[in-house]
Amino acid sequence: MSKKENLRLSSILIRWYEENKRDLPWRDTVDPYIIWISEVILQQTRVDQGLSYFNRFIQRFPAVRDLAEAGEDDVLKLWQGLGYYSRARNLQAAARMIMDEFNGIFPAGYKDVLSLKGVGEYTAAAIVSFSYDQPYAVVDGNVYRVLSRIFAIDTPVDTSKGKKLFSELAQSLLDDARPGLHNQAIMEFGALQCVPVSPDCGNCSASFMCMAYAGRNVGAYPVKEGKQKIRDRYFNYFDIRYGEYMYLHKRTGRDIWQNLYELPLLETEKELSHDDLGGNKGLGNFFEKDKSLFIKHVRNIKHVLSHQVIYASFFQVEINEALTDDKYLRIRVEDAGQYPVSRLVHKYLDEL
DNA sequence: AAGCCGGGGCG
DNA sequence: CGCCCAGGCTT
Repeated sequence: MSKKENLRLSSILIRWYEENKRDLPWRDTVDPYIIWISEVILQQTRVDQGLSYFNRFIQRFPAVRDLAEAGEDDVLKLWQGLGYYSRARNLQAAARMIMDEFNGIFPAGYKDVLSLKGVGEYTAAAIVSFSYDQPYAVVDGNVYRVLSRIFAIDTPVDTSKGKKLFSELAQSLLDDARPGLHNQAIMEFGALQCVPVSPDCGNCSASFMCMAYAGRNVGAYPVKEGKQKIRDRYFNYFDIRYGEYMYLHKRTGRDIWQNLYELPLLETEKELSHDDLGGNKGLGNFFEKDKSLFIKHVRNIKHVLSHQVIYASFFQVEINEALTDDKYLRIRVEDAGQYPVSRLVHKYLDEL
């Protein structure tokens, strides 16, 4: 493709963008901090889902220093329900990097931005192109979809070969005179016009040059290779009540929901049978054997993640002397809402 | 290169 | 129920 042809595609996308773009708060600024927050929130997340989180986040942490100086629980609490919580933890780690290594000034060089924790090639390109109009092409899910269709590329996007191919293609198509606008345009075009399922190609200003449309197989793109395996897990949560108190536990280790809180948990290989509930396989993990306890099964919740299905059972247990194990945090029941928790635990707490 | 990390919306 | 989404980190 000639440079002239490349610019033709870019100008078509930009023209479409100027007529169809949504009015979004992070488009009113070139402040790299604001752009950064919005981009991280939007990783693997739809605008509709992330918008209210963005507004609350910026209100609570208007500048890098506010985020760097906050407690992690506060940051996670604001992130609660959005998923992929490493984004929130990395966001704060990066804010502290900016304070310590960049004198509190958001870096402007692509390499420096890329060095920030939680910032990969996509996000770095987005930040420097939107904030400083530097010529780095973004490659996200939208770009894969738009380019694979227009050029009918059947190289799987989820391979290193595909990533390389698409990032080189995207870079060659970039309008160096207005990279920020170009990047916004191609992503918005993917989000609104060149949508994943049943795009309205009859009403598309780029369909005349779309090779997938010409081949009548737009739905076949983008090609993806892998589908991930899904694991079943069985979580037994114990809502242990001691008067006006209940207990929480902070998740650590390399697993889901790192640094979020939850009820005391017993994970089992299979569904916990009624017979095993009181014994060593069940409550014996929390209390002395043969202790007589009042246990009530409250509810079951099936919680689906992208890579796991969690079958959760919730039990309430009344005790009359405090738990001694200090890995459990004793809190007032009424304060439970102050702690960052997963959607699953929130579903339970919310309906008490 | 492959696996892991959330949650919601859609047909 | 399966698929997708303004990806990045770890191994």
